[in-house]
Amino acid sequence: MTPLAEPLLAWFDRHGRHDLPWQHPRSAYRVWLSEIMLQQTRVETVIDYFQRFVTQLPTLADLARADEDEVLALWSGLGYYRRARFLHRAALQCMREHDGELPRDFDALAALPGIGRSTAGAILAQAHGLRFPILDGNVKRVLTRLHGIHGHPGQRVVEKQLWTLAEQHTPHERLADYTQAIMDLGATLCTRSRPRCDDCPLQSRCVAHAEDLTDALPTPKPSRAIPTRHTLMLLLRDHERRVLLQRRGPEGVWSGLWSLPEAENETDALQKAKRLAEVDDAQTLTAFIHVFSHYRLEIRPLLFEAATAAKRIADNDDLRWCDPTQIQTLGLPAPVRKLLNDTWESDA
DNA sequence: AACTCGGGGCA
DNA sequence: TGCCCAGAGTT
Repeated sequence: MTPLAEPLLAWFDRHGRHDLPWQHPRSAYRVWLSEIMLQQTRVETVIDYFQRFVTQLPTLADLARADEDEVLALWSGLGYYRRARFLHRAALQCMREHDGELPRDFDALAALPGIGRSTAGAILAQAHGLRFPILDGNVKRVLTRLHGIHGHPGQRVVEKQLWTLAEQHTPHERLADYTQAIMDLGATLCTRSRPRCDDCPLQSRCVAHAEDLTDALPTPKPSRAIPTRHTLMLLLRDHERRVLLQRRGPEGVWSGLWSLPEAENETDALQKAKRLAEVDDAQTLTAFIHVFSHYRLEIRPLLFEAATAAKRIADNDDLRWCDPTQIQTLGLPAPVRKLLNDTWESDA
């Protein structure tokens, strides 16, 4: 018995889940089916689907005989339908290559479609009491907190470390119960938000609890690359070095702030500029990127010199010719303010 | 070893 | 809408 397994199993005997449908009877077929259904899917969602499935197809041979359509119908609403096709194909493969049974050999089991390292371990431990570790979302959460491991568990180095720890904690007895116990701990106490540390049998050993890191661990998945949008900003300047500012609408980013008129492309830009002032062609300034929380904005400024001081349109609530002093008193987006400051500096 | 796939459920 | 959930397969 490992130092982790002892208190964990004692807790499991009193507070673990002992009435899940795939635990009675805990046959290899039923454990396999439950493990596949539980990939990326919550227990509460799976229970009804599991009952219906095993009622309809009670054995591996029944599954293998069924049409793929029938299997998919039983899966309907559960999502991630590739799992159902893998399940069916694996059953056929077991009939052909493994005498109609799920293999007890780890490599043969993990070679079946839809069964990876963790699922193979879960099946062998729960159905046959063999000593193999598992590493699902629950175990990752428990172990990152218990050992205070930073970094997203999806990262290779982190995951490798977690597998090593999972293997070290796995006891040599009561494998089925231990495997269920560590998942139950993650599912009922060591939850992502508001973990019930006061009831946890591992609290005294837990790094995250001692260092108040339970909210920070496991490290969340890094938000994926944000998209880049593009815009042209019209910098219209008259002979007195004033710049035309436009108030932004009530919707979207920078709502209500004073900014520069914008355009989607060169044609659009020239058209808009000519409506606003007497201009000729534009001078392209250096493009730059402004980063928001949810996207990057590439800003390409176009400088238009007004041919005369004459204005096509008068100042109003939403358009205003401003000199550098006035601009300091208005609310401008940071990148626009910087653009204007840089432009004046380089010209001065 | 990094990337893609995948759908329901919930904040 | 973004993120999480008893991960696996592909390149």
